[in-house]
Amino acid sequence: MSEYNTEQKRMLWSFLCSKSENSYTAEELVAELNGIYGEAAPGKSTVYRLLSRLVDEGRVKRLVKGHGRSFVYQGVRDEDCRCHLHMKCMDCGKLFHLDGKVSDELLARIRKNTDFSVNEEETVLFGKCGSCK
Amino acid sequence: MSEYNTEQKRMLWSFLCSKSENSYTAEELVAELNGIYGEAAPGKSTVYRLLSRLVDEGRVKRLVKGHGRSFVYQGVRDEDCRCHLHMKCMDCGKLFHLDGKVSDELLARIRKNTDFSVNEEETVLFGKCGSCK
DNA sequence: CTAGTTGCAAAGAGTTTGCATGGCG
DNA sequence: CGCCATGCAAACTCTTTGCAACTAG
Repeated sequence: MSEYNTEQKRMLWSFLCSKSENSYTAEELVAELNGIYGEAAPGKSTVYRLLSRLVDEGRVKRLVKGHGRSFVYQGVRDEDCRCHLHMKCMDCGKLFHLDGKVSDELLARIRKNTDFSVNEEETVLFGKCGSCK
Repeated sequence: MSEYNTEQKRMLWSFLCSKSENSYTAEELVAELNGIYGEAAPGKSTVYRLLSRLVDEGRVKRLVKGHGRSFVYQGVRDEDCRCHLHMKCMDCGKLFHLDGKVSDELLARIRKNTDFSVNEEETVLFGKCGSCK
């Protein structure tokens, strides 16, 4: 029932943590880990399996890549990140954090004007970041 | 260069318009059209081709299905819909329109507090609607 | 006529799964 | 030891493409 603490799990999580400002496809993660750990790196299916678990646990964000049919994954190191909105630049792909206070205000505004309750974890605002404009 | 006005195009668009409060997978659209028009209904690849065009033109929204690997498509009848935010209920799947004024205010708020500019067309807020709570 | 459009079936990309082997606790 | 995790390759799903036949203008 309880999970094992495998080498592969540690490798993936430590990579995602160390690069938490970037997002990667599953393939890219396999390649990156291979570059670092060589033989010992987790295989493709293991990466997919670990990723879905991390996504379920909220420790990784799974975002649609471009307008496309695949996903990119991004580590969410910080506990706090799970309760404020994020913005993803459609040009450079970076994920930005919306300040907690602003985020709260926006959500409050929506709550006040509709009967819809927005899920911060699932929602990502798309657009263009300052340096890409 | 200019587009032809084919029967298949009309069938698909008229269906999406008449059901603009619901979203459908490509397969579902094929099946629905088949139910209505039988033999004359567009085939799968045509539906995909027409959909991508409609999405590009902004007349249809392409949304990720659930947490999943496929898409659902939803007609956007109204011109106005292209310049305000939408909210999708993760339970019933319905798409809701955020009032234009509230939408503008939210976007203004973000603009004021960050250097990120949100794209209304691409962004969908996920959460739970009033009747699903 | 002739360029845009269609349908079919085959190819493709990305992800998931079955099963035997290996490793954590 | 027992159960969970891994790796491989095969299976799958959804979407895209090539190509010959077809149709709108």
